[in-house]
Amino acid sequence: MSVTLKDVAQAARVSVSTASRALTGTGLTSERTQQRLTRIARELGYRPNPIARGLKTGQSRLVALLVHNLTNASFQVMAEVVQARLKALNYQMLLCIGGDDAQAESDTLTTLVDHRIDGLIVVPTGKNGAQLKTLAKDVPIVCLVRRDDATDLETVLADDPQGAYLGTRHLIELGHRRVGLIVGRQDTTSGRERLSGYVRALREAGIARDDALIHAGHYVPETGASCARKLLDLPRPPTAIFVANHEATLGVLRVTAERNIAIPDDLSLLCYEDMPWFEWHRPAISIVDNGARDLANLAVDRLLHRMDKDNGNDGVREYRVGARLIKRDSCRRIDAPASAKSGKPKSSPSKSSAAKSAKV
Amino acid sequence: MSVTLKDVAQAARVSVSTASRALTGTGLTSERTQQRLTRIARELGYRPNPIARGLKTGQSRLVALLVHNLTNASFQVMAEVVQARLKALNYQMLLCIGGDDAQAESDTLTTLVDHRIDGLIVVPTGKNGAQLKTLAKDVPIVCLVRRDDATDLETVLADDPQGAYLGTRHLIELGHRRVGLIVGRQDTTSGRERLSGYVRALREAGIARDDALIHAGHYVPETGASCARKLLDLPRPPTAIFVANHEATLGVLRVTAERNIAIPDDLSLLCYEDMPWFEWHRPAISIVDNGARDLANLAVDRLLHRMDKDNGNDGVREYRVGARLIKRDSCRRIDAPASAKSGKPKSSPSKSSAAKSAKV
DNA sequence: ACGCTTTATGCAATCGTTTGCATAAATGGC
DNA sequence: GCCATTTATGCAAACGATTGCATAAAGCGT
Repeated sequence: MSVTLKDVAQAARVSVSTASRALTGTGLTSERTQQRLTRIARELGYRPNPIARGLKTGQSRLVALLVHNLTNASFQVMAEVVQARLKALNYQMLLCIGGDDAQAESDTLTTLVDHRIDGLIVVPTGKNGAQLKTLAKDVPIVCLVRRDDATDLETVLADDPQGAYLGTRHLIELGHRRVGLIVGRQDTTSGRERLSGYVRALREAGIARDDALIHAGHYVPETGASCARKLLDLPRPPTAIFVANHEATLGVLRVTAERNIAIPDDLSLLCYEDMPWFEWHRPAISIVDNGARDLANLAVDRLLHRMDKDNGNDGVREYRVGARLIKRDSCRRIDAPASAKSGKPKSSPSKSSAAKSAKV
Repeated sequence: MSVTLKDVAQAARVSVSTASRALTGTGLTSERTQQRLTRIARELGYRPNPIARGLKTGQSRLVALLVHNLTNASFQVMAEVVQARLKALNYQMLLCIGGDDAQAESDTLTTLVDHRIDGLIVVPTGKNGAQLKTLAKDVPIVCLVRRDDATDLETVLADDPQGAYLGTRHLIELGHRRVGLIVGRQDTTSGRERLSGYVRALREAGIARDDALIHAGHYVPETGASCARKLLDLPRPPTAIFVANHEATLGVLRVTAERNIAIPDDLSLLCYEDMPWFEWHRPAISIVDNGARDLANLAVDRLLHRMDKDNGNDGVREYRVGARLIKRDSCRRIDAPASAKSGKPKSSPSKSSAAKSAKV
């Protein structure tokens, strides 16, 4: 059907081997035939068959990225970054969605290795350590965002302790002394690490830790809502909430809306990980950015490094990508009595009493 | 490195061919050897090499999905659906991101075909019709969401005329007679079709079309914001806005927030295509659902159909997936003077004066 | 027990590349 | 101009499966 190397060779009246060598640039070929062959190949529209090549070379030009889902904004940008980087290097990305499910992950992993992928970037569930360890012998693997403690795989992590610290410190610097924390389950690394960063910032500021202000839960909006209620129902509710559980943000926002709590006037809100709409929300939501882009890029770097020259132990097992604070409009200073500085009137509904004159 | 068919054959003291036949179930093999072989293969941990198989059979067990990006919520769910469906059939999904760019799309297409993908679902940019047409000879292709007019490819489309009609009619039924429309560029099919649905609903209701109420623009939040401003600055602004340009929603919401316009009290808002946070937003945003799930599923169905028995012309060239209205809280009836029915007091900021008692 | 049909196996070619080894051509030193 | 090198080419064997064809083994009727 399509043009094969044999066709090119015939057209050029040379053997298939010379054709191969000329076109791949491998080994000994005269300058002249090389150019001639390239020309002919182009004229004939020859495109090498990666499958045949793969059979021989054991490579597939396929790199897989295994993430939990695509609803998570971080995974989206990671997927986009990885895809873009790989494409530039003439690799194809196999995007797999594991749904944070051990079985699914396991199945996917075997299929991927069957397909002789050249490399794998995986957000591990942490439940297939043994398998990952075995596979790592056959194919370069880099873990992303989560560590699988059962393995000693190279891992690219967000700096959650630092991120949480940064965020909490920011709120403290704004004068908040009662900072609520809504954080992920404590059986996940990120959950634990973010809590630790929060605690450290508190300690540094000489603020006593108040467990009533700390709520951990699953990565779903419902959790955010229920935690927010608990926090707001406290006899002395927090003046700021740090939502360090990404998916929970929606729930928190709903509760504040329901209760007519103005942000940042009545409550400062700081979230973790960016979402496209955070910037467009009113007020624009301040966040701690976990650096999804950087994470993905670094993961690709590391993977390529390993793939390139089969580099084994480089020594480094773990990379941390710095988090950074992005200040927008959802946190305010509170040494003043409240609703003094940025006091939007919040008048009763009327069509055009704009607080800021429209300008974007 | 890994167990090959030869190994299995040797272990079983049969030839490679019998091993092959026994394991694939093709052709003539005695019940007994078949079982024996399967057992031995399992014991040895044999996994067929898709590359080698592909070389012979011309198949790769790879199906590609080419979309514009992953930030679009519809594409996300489509990707998830396609991946899930394919995985169940033991195919791997190659997810490619074309960025709505003609060159990128073209490059990706060639690489994909090089890789001998078994099928392709593509959201075409519409600028590579010729190429698509050629490729379609080699591999089954189904277009998704957009049509490429230069081809006669089987295409699965959302029913945009109907969706827009449904949405507009809903608003009209609620008593709105001035319905603003923010719609996509008129050089896209969806842009044109949504406008037509809107117009039809208006006409049916005997409402004169007012072009001042219709704004078309690019698929970005900025467009939404500027269009919203134009609409709201009208001497007689609309009482409802239908944002039929998916990405524009964010911009519209920002403007209403800036201007302190209460939804749905001051303005009804209806959007197109769902976003995960629409449900959680206060008020929850009513939408016209384009049926991304159904679209993806149908596309997979059609693709599998074609792949299965190399079915060529089935006659049908175009499938339309019905849109449906999902009523939430962002649209209200307006025969009453306004702010009579669901009147949240919108009091000046205070911590716990909830309009509704917290309950989710 | 003999031929005839059916069924099960093996042989070897094939898919489109790459690559080690042998050979042919070119180069260069004298 | 001849021999030793270097350089360019071709042959053929891989890679790991599938598959047409030939053959061996079995089943069966008489």
